[in-house]
Amino acid sequence: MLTPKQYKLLMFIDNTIKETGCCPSFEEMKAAVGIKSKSGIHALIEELVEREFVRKLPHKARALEVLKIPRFKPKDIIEEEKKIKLALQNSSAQIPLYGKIAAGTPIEAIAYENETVSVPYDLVTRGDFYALRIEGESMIEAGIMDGDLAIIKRAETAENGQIVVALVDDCEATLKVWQKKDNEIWLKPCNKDYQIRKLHPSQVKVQGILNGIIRSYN
Amino acid sequence: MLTPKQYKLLMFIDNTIKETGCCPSFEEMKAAVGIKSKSGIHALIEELVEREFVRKLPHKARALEVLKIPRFKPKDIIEEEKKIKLALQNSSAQIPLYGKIAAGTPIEAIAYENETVSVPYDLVTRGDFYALRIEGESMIEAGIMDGDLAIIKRAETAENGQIVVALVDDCEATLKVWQKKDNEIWLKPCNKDYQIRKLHPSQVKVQGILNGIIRSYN
DNA sequence: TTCAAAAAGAACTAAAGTAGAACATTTATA
DNA sequence: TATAAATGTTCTACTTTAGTTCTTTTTGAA
Repeated sequence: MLTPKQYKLLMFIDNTIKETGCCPSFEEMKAAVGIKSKSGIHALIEELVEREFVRKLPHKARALEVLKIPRFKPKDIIEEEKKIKLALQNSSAQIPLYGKIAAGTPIEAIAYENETVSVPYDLVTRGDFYALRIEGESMIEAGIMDGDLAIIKRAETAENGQIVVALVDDCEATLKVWQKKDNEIWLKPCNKDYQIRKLHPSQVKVQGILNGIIRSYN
Repeated sequence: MLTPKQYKLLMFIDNTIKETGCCPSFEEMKAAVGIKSKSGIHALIEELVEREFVRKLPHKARALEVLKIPRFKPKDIIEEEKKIKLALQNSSAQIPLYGKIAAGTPIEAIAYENETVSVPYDLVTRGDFYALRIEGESMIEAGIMDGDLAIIKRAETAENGQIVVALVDDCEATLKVWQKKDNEIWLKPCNKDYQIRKLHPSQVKVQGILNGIIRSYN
């Protein structure tokens, strides 16, 4: 069994080699493991060599080879990973803000390029997400208000009843409830004052599915 | 296993062979790696040969063979890890979740003690915040739905028109629009089916002002 | 408090990288 | 095939980066 430091160092070496193709130097390892002196790294590596987790090419610099990874992680590492998981849940992610989208009459979408917004991480796990600013009132009965931030998951298909970003005739993007009826697509607003749009499937493309709403009263 | 220069050269050789079909000369390698002398290239190649990454056909010019290149992690895993790192950096704020609050009939508030929720940091700058889970439909016309997470900023007073957490008769907490009329406080729901409550100022205390909504469709 | 293990730091040794020139070999072609 | 041009090898000298070894300091557990 390795000590937490040994394990951490071993994983760092393995990771660095797999990511960059070359072996890290002692200086780099210092930073990664959180040790201030090279001699500490030296000692750790000697341990790893003795236990045959790594091999040193003699009289070479930056010449370590990882031979194996232990099956069991030290307790401290497990603890740490749990903490990271928790922190991840309590953290936010950056997703691009692509502009405004009509919840009423369709307006510009995919307008701004480099803006991003931060959203709680657990709203955007697994998948590719972006945000749109809601404009208009057509989805008001679904609790989606003018000015809300819609978190959209990129998708090309949708299930009936899902709220989607739909591109109509390759030019207007709109947020509506998706419903496939026979050979028609219905885009249903959530506001009595708006009409359902009934379109031929060839006219409509799904660009994403509504995954969340963030509103700020600031 | 490799030093950065060795790796760079190896990749250059490998790429050149794959692209042009023939091995680059030392002069070309010089330019690619950023070295002014051929002897440096020679030394690098000797190292690569020793580590069995390339093979030299003896007595041939431009006759190197790449035997192996370091194997990498799949790109999507690297992407995922980057995402996690970013997410950890953009970690959001923790605020206590104090329980459910009626947006209909008032229910328990200030119930749970140690639960917290995470919210995007910019929703909770300046001030003391807590969260409540919305229950009921009384604020539905304000886009506040059953199950939404309400981000509340602690406050003792409110302006007319603000949505507040109001404590009535020291026992029921409720989320309503605050309106002071003459010598009465009006707590206005946002739902035609609910009545405005008109109360004497001594009966009502402001406990906070609605600052944001987070909804997840997960 | 005491002791051992871990870490820090300094001083040192070794390897990697750089450069230029002279020399050797291979390749193209006159 | 003779020869020049292209290519590769070896050597020296030097700078920078990397790794080792030792002593001192800190830390943490008995």
